[in-house]
Amino acid sequence: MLRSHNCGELRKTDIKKRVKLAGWVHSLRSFGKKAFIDLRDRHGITQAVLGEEFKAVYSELPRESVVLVEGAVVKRKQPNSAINTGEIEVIADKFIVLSKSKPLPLEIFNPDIKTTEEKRLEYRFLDLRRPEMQRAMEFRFGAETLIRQYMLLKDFVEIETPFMSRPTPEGARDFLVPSRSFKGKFWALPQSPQIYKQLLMVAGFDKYFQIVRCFRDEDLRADRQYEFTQIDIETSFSEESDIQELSEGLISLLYAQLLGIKLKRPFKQMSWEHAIDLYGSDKPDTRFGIELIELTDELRESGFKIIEKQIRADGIAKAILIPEELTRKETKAMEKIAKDYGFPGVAWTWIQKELKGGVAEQLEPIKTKLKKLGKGTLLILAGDWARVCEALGAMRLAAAEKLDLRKGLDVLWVTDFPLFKWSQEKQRLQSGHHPFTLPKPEKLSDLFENLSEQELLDIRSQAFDLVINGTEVGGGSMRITDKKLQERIFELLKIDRKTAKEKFGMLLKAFDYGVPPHGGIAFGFDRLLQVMLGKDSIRDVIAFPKNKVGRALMEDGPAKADQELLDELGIKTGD
RNA sequence: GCCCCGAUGGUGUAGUUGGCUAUCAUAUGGGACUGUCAAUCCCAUGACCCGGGUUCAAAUCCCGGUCGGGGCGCCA
Repeated sequence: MLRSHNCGELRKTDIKKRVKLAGWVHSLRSFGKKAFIDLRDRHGITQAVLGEEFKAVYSELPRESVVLVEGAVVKRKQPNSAINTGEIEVIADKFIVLSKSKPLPLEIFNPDIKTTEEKRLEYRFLDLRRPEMQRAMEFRFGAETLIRQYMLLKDFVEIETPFMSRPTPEGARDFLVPSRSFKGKFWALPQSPQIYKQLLMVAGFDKYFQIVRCFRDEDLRADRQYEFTQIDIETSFSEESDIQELSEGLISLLYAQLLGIKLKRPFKQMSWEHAIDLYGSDKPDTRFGIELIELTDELRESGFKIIEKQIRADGIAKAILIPEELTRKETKAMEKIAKDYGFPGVAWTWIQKELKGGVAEQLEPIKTKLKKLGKGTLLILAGDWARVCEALGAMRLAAAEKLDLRKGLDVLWVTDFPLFKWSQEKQRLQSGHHPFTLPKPEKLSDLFENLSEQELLDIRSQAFDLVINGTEVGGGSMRITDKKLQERIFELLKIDRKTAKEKFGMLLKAFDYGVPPHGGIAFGFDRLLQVMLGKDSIRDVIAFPKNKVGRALMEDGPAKADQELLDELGIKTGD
């Protein structure tokens, strides 16, 4: 080895030892006849002292150069309590520069200068030198290790599934890989190993898991990347509660071991309907109140014409009470949210000793009731239940952000998701979770009846999400194993027999040969880490992420391919 | 596809009721210094995203574009 120790491990007990250290020049303080170097690696910083004999070398040594130091460990005259190795230093008798650094294109260690993410991603290999990023990567590896240990203990098998598979009709847009051998045909990178893991259940691997990369060609967000890592789990002969219990054990272990936080078990549970009704979101941030207030009955005949009209049209009226008097500007921001959700505006008033401002006059008939709610700014919307809830939910989050209420830790299950949702774009039903999700047992037989669209939308499924601090970190469900039911679901989703057979044929075929009842869950690993570490962006827990628009700034991807390869693949690019 | 915000030396910023010869920190180059530790001190180099418009005058106002960030749609 070129080094005998790393830069974070020498202590008082090592004094008088002869050591070899290697690392980056973190900082160099030169005094004409002597110089101090903070030698850095992933493990820490050790001070090396260079005498005048090295002046020619250190006087033109750029920071972040890689050097080798050999010498004796001595006690420091003045210890530095800020670093672990602060009681000792190494007096160099050998000093070799292995690689000189150019001036850095960005500041990576100056705490006063917060470089833009654009620059950080462009020079990610330098950004990753920052202790914060190194800790994040170590944290990630620690989590992976714990997951594997836990799953081993629970008698699971990790099995790798293909990255090259068939394009899928439902769900996210696939990343396609053209096939050279079979021109005109394509592989797709998996959006998730869903089908494979169900096939593994048929194969008898009753407890499967995988820490696996998934790919979805959809627009990116602060918490979404093209490729992301999933903790994928599937179990046979299990029920919803079994999967939840297993998951709670796993998540609790991660919090305990990595953060020293003991989570209260069992986790809270809340039905989807309740979550929407009370928080206006299927991933409610329950760390603070500002719950949605039902006002339909109060406003039905209150004389508030616009709202009455909405209620008569089968709508509802709800409100949130923000415990502060919003300024004109802040109210405008709330109105903007309402408008984004298709409302003409938002009815607001201040509740003080009396109602004041905004629509105070129209609310006069129910002011006694309103005053019982407390003080603050009341924002009312009326219309379609889901839309009202969602818009108020968005305002609730905006208000909480402003009032700095989004802190702390809260974990909960959101259960009983709808089996279907309506796709405005496709003008047909879509799966709430995915097409293999088992409906609640009490509604099973109804599915074969001639149900109205609304009745279908009211059917609930055995699907559930894990939500931490208002972020969806995982989703699971029990799966359909009955061929007739599965075919009926395809029918309702307007996936015709031929397509179903083509795309999911292997799954349906497999179900003919003895399929155990099964279900599973998948956690968004990156997102879980993001939440655990309190990062603003998923990119901060991924070594080499794409940026917001899906570009790789460091290697300048995506890029054009060689014409020769394109020709071989039979692809015309049109430019 | 849509909405919002932003772009000033290598990096991060100040400057937007138009008057700049553009602020500060840090980095970089040169110099001083044998106990510093985000070393200090002195000197120097270095910038208004691109195109068009308004104006006596544009970093500042207007229009278009590029790039970046946040969100909606999308993400079974």
